[in-house]
Amino acid sequence: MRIGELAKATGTKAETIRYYEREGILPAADRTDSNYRDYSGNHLAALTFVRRARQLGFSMAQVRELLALSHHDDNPCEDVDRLVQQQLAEVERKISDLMALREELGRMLRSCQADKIGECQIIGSLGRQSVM
Amino acid sequence: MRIGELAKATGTKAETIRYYEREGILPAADRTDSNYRDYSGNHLAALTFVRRARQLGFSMAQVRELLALSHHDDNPCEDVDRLVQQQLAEVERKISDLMALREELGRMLRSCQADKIGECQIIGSLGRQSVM
DNA sequence: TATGCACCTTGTAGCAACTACAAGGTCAAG
DNA sequence: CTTGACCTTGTAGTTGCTACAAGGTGCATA
Repeated sequence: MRIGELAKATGTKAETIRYYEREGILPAADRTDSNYRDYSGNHLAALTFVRRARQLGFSMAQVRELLALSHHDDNPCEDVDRLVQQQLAEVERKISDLMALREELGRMLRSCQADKIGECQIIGSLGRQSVM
Repeated sequence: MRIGELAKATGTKAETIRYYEREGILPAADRTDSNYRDYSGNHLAALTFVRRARQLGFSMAQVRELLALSHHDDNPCEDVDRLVQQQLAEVERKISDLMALREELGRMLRSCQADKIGECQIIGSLGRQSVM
């Protein structure tokens, strides 16, 4: 399997796959006689894992941890649980930040009844006069 | 007013202020005899505006637009409205993405009853494609 | 056989929005 | 006179890719 095929199969750009290899997130592929990367089913599984974790918002560092954990079948799940819980908490924090933002942006839009910038409540609420 | 004071007054790092100046987001400050930046009330107002907009999630490019708009008192508010609405839409999109993520992470946590990685549903589910 | 085209290789640089040094200058207090 | 907090410039690092550039390979077609 060449890099383009793997890319298509996983919805990842070839450049990203090479990047993962450079970063040690994915193991290096075998090479053909002409030096093309040659991937196996294991690589496909590994890349799928990585992409899935990234989609779920895990950082590269967390993905590394998850990968390391996934290679030790006998270890307890606790560490995986902890990572997922951490990520969940992070996501919840972001959601509540964004909901506050949504509130505020909505309030700004409703507040401005003017039609000239000079009286615009939005511009006003951003901080009043500037020198530029 | 020196850069450190302005930094404290606005909750911005001095380095960030210098960065804004380099980027043309803030006008250059006057200089003292010893070449220190010397800020006025106008600079304070401008920086407050910028920080507020950034906190609301506007990109640097959008902040530039907002600043430009804010300097033309006679222009209609429409363009400002459009930017705020754009930003609101963006925030809403992010919220719904994150809520989907929260769902999925929650599902992962609930799904895993195992205590060994070997049977861990979380690790398992990372290796599978999902239809979010 | 030649040629075109899609694919592959490496290496380097760019994106956003800062942040973190390093190496040195300035200034007030003790 | 020294200490320490502050300031200056310039450069490089952060995250997770993405976009070239310059060249090699593989295969179908003229």
